[in-house]
Amino acid sequence: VAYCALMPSHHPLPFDPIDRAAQLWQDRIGPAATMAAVTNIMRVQQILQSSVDAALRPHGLTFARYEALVLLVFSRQGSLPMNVMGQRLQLHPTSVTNIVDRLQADHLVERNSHPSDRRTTLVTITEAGRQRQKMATVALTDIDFGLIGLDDTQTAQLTALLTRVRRAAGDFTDP
Amino acid sequence: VAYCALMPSHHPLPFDPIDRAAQLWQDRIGPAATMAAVTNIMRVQQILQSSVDAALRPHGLTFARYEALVLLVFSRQGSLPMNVMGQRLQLHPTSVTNIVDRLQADHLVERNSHPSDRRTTLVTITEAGRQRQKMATVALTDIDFGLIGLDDTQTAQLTALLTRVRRAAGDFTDP
DNA sequence: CTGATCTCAGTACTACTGACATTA
DNA sequence: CTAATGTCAGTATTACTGAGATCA
Repeated sequence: VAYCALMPSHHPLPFDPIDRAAQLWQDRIGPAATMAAVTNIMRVQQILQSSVDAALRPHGLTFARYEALVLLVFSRQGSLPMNVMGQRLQLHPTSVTNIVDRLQADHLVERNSHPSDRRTTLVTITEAGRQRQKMATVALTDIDFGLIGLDDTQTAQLTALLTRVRRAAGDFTDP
Repeated sequence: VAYCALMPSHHPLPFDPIDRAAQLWQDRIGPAATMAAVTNIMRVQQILQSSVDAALRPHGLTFARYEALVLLVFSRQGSLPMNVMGQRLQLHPTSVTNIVDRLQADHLVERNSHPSDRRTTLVTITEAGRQRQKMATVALTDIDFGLIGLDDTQTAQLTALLTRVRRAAGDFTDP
């Protein structure tokens, strides 16, 4: 039932709709390579999001909330300021507020005051939050995060190509 | 101003947050290659969606509605049943209803009755819809669909890798 | 009767804008 | 005073569930 979106047993088309659209695009409009790549990213993201969210749903998490928990687990003190979380997770400030609200309602994180800067709010993961993150990580690794069909080399190639795009887009500044 | 999300001049981190998370993951949890690839797809999709939507906003379209218009333009009669649109665009039936509602409100498509099957609704693109699609396509090709940093070979590699994932996920069945 | 097609009501989640209070 | 931080209210978009009407 969780595979509903992952494996569309409904009506799996006997051809690749993206490839067909690219061919028509090439014939009628022009070079279609970029459009094909972008459409592929959009569709694969949708597939992964469905798989990941389905695996996390029994644990009461979404992928966005899961990423927030992982970030906190990886931090030294188990706590980070709201704005730092927004920078790392590339989230809008109001989205950070929203996600932390939901995690806090589930007692997975707490809001604490910053010792020196009274503007900032420190988000601290609770013991329950650490447990939940562990359980969710097992669920995700069990399904390989929904990413199937690639061997280790291909997975690394995919990461390298996408990292190149993010660097060009100014997602981060590296050496 | 449209580059707000594309070029986060706010606080571009001096390191790659995804790569750093992958290193910590490798140290504390285990193999991180798959997680890094999935996180990259999620983030790149977010970047592309922002760029594409910003380019389409002046034309009153979202990427989802734009894809629907392109699909209709490519069809022989300029019209398709709702369910076929859902299959091709991988959309939930209610999402098709939603998107067609908005396109119809803008007079870009019309709803017609099917000649032989009175259950199905035919969606037909209007002349205004064809014009709008042309304008939007120019806007999107001008920004290369937001995809930057890759040469032709790398773009093709990316498409090939993602197509492999979609095939494995049952997105389509090939010969 | 079974199943396909489409619609509607309502929910959930996230992104975003604009405004605001607090504080460095 | 200027800028940073976080919150709130409200809007937009899409995905989804569940129910229902119509029709092959």
